[in-house]
Amino acid sequence: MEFKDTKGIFQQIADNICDKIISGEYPAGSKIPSVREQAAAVGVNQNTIMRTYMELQRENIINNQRGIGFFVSDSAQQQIINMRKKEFFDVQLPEFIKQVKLLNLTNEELAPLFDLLNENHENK
Amino acid sequence: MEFKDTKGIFQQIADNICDKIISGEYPAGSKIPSVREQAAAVGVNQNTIMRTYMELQRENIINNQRGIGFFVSDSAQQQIINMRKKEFFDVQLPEFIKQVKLLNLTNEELAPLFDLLNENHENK
DNA sequence: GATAGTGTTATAGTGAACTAATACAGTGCA
DNA sequence: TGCACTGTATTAGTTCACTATAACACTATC
Repeated sequence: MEFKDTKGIFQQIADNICDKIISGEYPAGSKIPSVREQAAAVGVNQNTIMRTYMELQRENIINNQRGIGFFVSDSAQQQIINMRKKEFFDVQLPEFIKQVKLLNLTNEELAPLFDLLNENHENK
Repeated sequence: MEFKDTKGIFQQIADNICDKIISGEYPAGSKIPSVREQAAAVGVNQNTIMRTYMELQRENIINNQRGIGFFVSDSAQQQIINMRKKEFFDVQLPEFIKQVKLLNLTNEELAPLFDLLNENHENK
């Protein structure tokens, strides 16, 4: 797995796992890879995975049983979507709007955005 | 000056200086604060400021004269705007679109965005 | 009970970013 | 020339994220 240097590695791994939970690759109640397995898979240290899992556990996205493994919580999907929505409205959207204003972008330049929104409109 | 931990300190200081250049606080040709002055002002080490200034120099935003100081380049404003536009279209816009799709947001939730775009439309 | 999987914890080490302190060198001006 | 301001460079130290390695404890299965 490749990492950006804008975020901690453990955080990027957490995001990656959350993606898989949302997509259905890791359904609610299923067991996720063990600490050792995951560490080998993404090529980092066990302690780093442990930190990732601890964090996800703190957020009620996974839960664990000592000696058995970590499991996806029932509320995981909803939990992740809520967190990401909060992040989106608190941070990303304001930041995005600020940038559009600051850069004084034309509607022509923002065409991809219009396309997205129109598409959105048609489907709802 | 307060720093987030999502970016290097030197980078955040550079962004801050760029903001001042864009806003006109530091006009083209003017002298920006000396390394020592700036270090004291934002409360970091001289070496960190030096790194910031070196980076800005590499990007042709400022230029220096040994023993005299660092000065804002003639092309600085345009340079900064170009860099930020590139960043916006290469990273921020795609990321934003991805998030809107992923979170399956309704048009109601995206109201602030519509407002912005309509406003944009009226003025151009 | 033995074994092989799991989580859990601890210690030491590395690398990078930033700090602290200091010294050296160029420029301008009295 | 001397002084006060600049940039420039060096060395040592701190902190933090991550690594390397190892040991210990729990659970399931045979």
